[in-house]
Amino acid sequence: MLSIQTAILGFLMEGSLSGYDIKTRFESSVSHFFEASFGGIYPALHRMDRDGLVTKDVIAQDGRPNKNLFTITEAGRQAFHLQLESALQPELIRSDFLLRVFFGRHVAREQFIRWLEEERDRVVEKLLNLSGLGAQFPAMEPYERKTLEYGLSQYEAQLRWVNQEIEQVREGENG
Amino acid sequence: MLSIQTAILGFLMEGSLSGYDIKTRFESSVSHFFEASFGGIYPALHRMDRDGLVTKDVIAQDGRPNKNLFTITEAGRQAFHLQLESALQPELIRSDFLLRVFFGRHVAREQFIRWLEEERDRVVEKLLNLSGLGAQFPAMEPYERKTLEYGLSQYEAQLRWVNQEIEQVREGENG
DNA sequence: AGGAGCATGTAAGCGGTTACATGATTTA
DNA sequence: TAAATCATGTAACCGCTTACATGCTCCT
Repeated sequence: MLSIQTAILGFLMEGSLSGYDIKTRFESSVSHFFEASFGGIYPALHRMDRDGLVTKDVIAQDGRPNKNLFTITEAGRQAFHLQLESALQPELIRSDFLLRVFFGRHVAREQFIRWLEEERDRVVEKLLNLSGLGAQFPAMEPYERKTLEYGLSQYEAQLRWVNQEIEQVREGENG
Repeated sequence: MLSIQTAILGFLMEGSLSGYDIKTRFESSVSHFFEASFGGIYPALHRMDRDGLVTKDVIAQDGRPNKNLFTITEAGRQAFHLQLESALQPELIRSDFLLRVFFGRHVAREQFIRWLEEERDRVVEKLLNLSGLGAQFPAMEPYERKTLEYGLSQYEAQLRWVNQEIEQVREGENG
């Protein structure tokens, strides 16, 4: 499975970045299928520095902590390409929501409806975020846009499903 | 996030099961959104036994190892319901495939097509598995069927997306 | 004869996350 | 004045997975 390291190397292929910048990149592009926290990013960067995949430049700033600017090396580029040649791994999903739906008969209808509505709201929010991102950057890199469209189609299907379920369970209410 | 424990308790609500049975249940019902291995299941069952959420009966068998049959207790039922009252957590996704697509411009077109085709084959297989399961059990518990239909609609959207991409990249070949 | 199915279990490791610690600047 | 942004870092913990160990029976 591609790790946080591959993703970081990929971001650094476009130019030098700080750990903070990288976190922002994660959030505004791949977060709907690949998440990362500071606790994962900073140690990964230091490991990569130690291993010669990146170099670190300390930029002094006034009024805020020094910024560590990381730049990918030739060895880093090679490592990136090598990692992309590894075997494709199946995606990893763990859905709290679906497990609750699966065991739905064990809870009251009101509880079940609350789950559906909460999930619907979450999906709507993700959908707005993603489509907003698409509209905000008309010149988005084509491959990046492909993953965005993938996300949109997934969320749209989820929304259709959840709306249909809400309708169905509401009909059952008067029965 | 609901853990492997909640899922196991849920399965045991319907009747006593061995660790092996539970693994089979995972695979034939929730594996498209919640996976578990023996290394997770057995230790969880022993913890739950220690904590009084289940009881263990050893069934002697000839020609194969003893079977440990686990039965949920009243405390176990309470724990299950309590866990279902916890806050709904967002789903967890990590997609190796989409990260590769995202960085697609760094690989040759042939490599990219190989990824698309491999992903298409995987999705088709999952689709056949799930729809086969639906046909095989016409009397499937309604809530269980809901999660199956959710999975089908996700896979169908994925297949549409990947087929469209394959078509697009093939068109570009003669350009 | 070989593989799938039945059946259990543990140790080591992984790949992170969560929580904590710190603090100035800018925006609402 | 409160929250968000910028900026870094570590320690403890989690919840597993992977690999290993064992061995009979049934089906092909």
